[in-house]
Amino acid sequence: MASAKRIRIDGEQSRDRALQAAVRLAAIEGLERLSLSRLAKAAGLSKSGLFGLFGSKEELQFAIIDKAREVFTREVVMPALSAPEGAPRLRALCEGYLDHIAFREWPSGCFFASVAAEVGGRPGPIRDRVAADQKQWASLLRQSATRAAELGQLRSEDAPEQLAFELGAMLTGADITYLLHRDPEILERVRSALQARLGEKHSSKTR
Amino acid sequence: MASAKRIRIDGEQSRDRALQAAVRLAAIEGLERLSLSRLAKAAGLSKSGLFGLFGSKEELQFAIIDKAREVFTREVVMPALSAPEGAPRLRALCEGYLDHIAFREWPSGCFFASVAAEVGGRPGPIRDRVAADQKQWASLLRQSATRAAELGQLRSEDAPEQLAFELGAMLTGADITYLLHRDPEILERVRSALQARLGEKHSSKTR
DNA sequence: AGTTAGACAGTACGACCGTGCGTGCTAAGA
DNA sequence: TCTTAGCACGCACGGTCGTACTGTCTAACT
Repeated sequence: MASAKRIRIDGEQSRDRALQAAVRLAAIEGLERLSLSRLAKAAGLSKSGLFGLFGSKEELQFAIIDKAREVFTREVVMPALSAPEGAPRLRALCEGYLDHIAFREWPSGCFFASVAAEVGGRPGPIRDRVAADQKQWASLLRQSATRAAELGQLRSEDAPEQLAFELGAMLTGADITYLLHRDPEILERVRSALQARLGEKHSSKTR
Repeated sequence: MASAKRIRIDGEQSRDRALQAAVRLAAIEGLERLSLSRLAKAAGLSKSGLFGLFGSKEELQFAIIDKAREVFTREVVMPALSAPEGAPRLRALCEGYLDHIAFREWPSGCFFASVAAEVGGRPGPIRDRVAADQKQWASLLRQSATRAAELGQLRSEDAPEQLAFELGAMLTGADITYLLHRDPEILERVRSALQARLGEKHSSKTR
């Protein structure tokens, strides 16, 4: 009864390969603008074969969001967790985000910022999912800031929740603006802001 | 030779009425996702009649951007110009932006932020136009901040260009986030930041 | 080893897309 | 007043969209 569905490894591989391409395509074209035919071509599948792997376009979109979340966690969140908690970790999260959007193989910035702008005006289950993920990211920033405050690492005039909000909004805004202008000065200005708010960057041997 | 084109006032009216609806629709659906048939229905025109007014979809998109720019100038920029130059004007610009995105009749936040996220990943003439408009807005913020610095109205540790960038990015980021969550706390946090950076708000009798 | 169900391609469908054409209508310039 | 040209329409086109159906193949389980 509980045997949800039989799965075949070749299908799982195709699914993953398709999602890999889908996240890239969706970040450029948008979640809804992405078409099955184009994605099928990019993933080396037939349109109907691809469709069968997901069942419907909406399920494909959910899977894309999950995959994007997985990528974001791996590339931004996880590396920052090795930094000491408090200000260094908050800083590492922000720096990781900047590295993420500046990464040349990732041509349209932060997936979630783009998709948030796309579906923000249209209520529905997809927007809810994106909103929940965004909330979690904001919460991560807030927790780090709060810990930093407990450790006495913040400037006296900065309330941790306010600081976390300002940094988060600045990152999103910088992502959109960088998408438009591709001007490295934008990233530098964010780093200056981090410097002013969080102090000296701890040096990392691995870079 | 120079007689570009004869224009009829009824055509001009239809054009303007269509653009009014188009800016709203495009802010929700996106510039490219917007379809002629839906817009025609919203504007009370036939699809072919609407098409004839603009010549092509791309020309319609340019016209929409121009119209959105006109609306933004009227609703955000112009009111702020009546504030004294320097910090009060910079503040008025930011407050005007916040009022703009919180306006309930305007259901998807700042048109330019949405469209920037939409077309940012796809180079082309439309993206260039949007980028130029965004640059002008950023420049306006920067000029106001610079003037504020000359008048000695900024905190000593704030360089005017850096301050202008941070406020601009924060506004854009707040717009996207507010779009997603519709949480008034977001707007309040931006106002707190303005308070901290630009000091007391000058009271306005008209409100 | 035989059975079963997912993987995948091929094809077809109805809907909607942007665009072009032909045609009355009417406001503007002569 | 007569002419002209933009306005606005209905209609039809080729293309693309998401989805459904069918059949073949093969990996996974009994």
